[in-house]
Amino acid sequence: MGTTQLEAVQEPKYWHLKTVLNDALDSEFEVGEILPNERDLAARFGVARATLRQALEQLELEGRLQRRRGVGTTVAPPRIGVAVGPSANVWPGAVRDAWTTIGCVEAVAPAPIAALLGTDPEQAVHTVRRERVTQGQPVATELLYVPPASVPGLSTLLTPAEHAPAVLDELHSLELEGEDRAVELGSARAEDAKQLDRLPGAPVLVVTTRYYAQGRVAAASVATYRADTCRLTFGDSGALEVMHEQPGRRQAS
Amino acid sequence: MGTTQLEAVQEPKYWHLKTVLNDALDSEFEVGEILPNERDLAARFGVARATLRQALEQLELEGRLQRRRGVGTTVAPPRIGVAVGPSANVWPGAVRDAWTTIGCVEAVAPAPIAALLGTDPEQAVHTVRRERVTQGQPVATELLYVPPASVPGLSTLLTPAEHAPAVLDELHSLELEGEDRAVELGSARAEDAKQLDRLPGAPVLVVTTRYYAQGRVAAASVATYRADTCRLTFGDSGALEVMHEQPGRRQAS
DNA sequence: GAGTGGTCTAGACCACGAT
DNA sequence: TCGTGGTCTAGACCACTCC
Repeated sequence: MGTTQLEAVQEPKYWHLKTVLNDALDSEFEVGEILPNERDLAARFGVARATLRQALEQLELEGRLQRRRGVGTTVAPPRIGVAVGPSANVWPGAVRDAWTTIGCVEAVAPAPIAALLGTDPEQAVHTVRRERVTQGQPVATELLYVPPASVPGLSTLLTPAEHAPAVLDELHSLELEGEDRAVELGSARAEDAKQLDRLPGAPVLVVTTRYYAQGRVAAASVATYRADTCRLTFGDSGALEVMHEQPGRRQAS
Repeated sequence: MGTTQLEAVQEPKYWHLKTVLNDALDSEFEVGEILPNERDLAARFGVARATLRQALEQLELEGRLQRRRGVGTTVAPPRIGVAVGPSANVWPGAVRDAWTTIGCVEAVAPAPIAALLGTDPEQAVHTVRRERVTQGQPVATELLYVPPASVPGLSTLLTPAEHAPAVLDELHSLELEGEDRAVELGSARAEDAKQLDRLPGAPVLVVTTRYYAQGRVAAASVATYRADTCRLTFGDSGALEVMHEQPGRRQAS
């Protein structure tokens, strides 16, 4: 008797810890505020550091926290709503597009991409790399695959700088008949992680899009969004972007 | 000289391990096949069990593996494509719907839901719980929130069994004007986890939908999909569902 | 150089499923 | 009862950022 805290904890420690921290974030911290370091927190809650980290990892996954090596753990702002589609069928790279073109190479696509395009796996395709920046920070990277058959008028003499714009321009001359999309969870490859300012393996939302023209798949893109900071929106009436402010969240000074 | 394997491993062990295992899964295992247990695998690769587990966790996140306590680790089948929308604007619960209704209660909705609906946070709303089963296994659970104002003709005398069908019926009498969707990463609450046959905290894709009628939000739903086994598809021309078979994957006997 | 989060180890015990 | 994955510990060292 007198043992106030026994209560047969079927619940794992890290899970309980997570809810405690989550509540504390709502009531005692402001967005951008920096938390005590992991060793202190672990000591304060009387658990091993690994256990505390399990709770922090979950909270980061849910977009509540942001951790950076050498810096610390901060309270994350609400997730950014990024419009993915279908905001009118429009070719990638059209004006008023949210993306920035980085470059383009002609290379053999990975096997799954060839299957997506319905092309020969040995066939070289134009591969445009793009980046999406919202509110000052990179939220997604994309690889857009365009088979040569979709851009028949493309000049064969192009400098690297001219390559990407020329491919997109040619693509825009086709009539876009429709698009297809799929969203799934993935983990960032080393290359994407670097571009997104995350560690390799960070959770990402992978959006695969197929663009149809002339009765076939004219292009396909694989876009990789930061899962911790982004909420993908698909809207008839895209008002969902401004919602989701949570009660009790204040902005740090 | 002779040191074939030094090469300054900036790469974390678990990351390297993950790629090795991933390749092995492609070449040496069949879907459904059971892997050696974690202790054996760790010993075989000369790492601590925790390190091995880090690699396995990532592979599970990517849908390559399936782990079950008391059973073992098996090679996962390719992700299931589940159509989310917009496959014609249609009310939830309409015929030929992929969902099964489980029950309905009238309760005060959580604050973020009230914000989504634009209703008073204290206002009780009809809350329909549904479940989505594909290919024999549960892939999603949903809570559908319907404010009383959207179902004015609803009878006040309903048995629990009549409640959900009545709410959906009333809803269908409205003209659906549009819908809004958002997808983000989350972790399964204890309740959802149980229904999805996962552990609490398992990664899930949360799909938030708002249904518009009479110029306002007439209903909202929060659907929770298993992120490990599902690929959400959004299609004009929903052919993407049958794709994505990966090379080198065979079916276990 | 000091302080942070990231990786890794070698153990222990627990909860669950199958037998 | 046994074997599995899940949780937890108490350390150690590394990579990075900032001062």
